[in-house]
Amino acid sequence: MWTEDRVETLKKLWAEGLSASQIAKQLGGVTRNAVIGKVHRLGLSGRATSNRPSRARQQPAAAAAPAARPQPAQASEARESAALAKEKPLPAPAPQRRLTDVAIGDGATVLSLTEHTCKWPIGDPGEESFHFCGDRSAPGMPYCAEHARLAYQPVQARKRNDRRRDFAV
DNA sequence: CCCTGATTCGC
DNA sequence: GCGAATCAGG
Repeated sequence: MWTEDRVETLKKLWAEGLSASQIAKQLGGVTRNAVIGKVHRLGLSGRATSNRPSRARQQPAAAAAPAARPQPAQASEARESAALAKEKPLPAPAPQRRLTDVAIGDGATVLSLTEHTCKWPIGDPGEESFHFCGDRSAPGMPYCAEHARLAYQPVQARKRNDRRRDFAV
């Protein structure tokens, strides 16, 4: 129920730039959809501060005509771009290497590191070949299963391995 | 997959 | 008026 004081806090929080879900959480008992709906009904949809989203048109409407089915004529397009990519001589290697260029396992960059990406460093950070493992990490772990074993070895085992230099990657 | 707001429409 | 479902996008 939208009591007056709840509407007030809604207005306030929305004006402060909080997201609909955050406001919903704070108010309690409502979903972000409810908040958004209310915001619209109050006519204060546009954020005064910040955000400059490029809202696009949409919604075909429920009673839209069947219309033409999208046709499988798209395959050629995909093939074309694939071909283009293939014949591309390929970029001259960047002279300077930025942090964002540091590759993770499979060609991704450091920008792609997430909680679920193995952050085990491989190679010398100064070398061009340096990269991160990038495999999917174990839940809650910064490393994949393989590297987690290396990282979290029991002290005794690690000592042995260190001496045998098995620990190096 | 997480999130954002926007819109529609049955209630 | 309300808000779930859905849409479009980051």
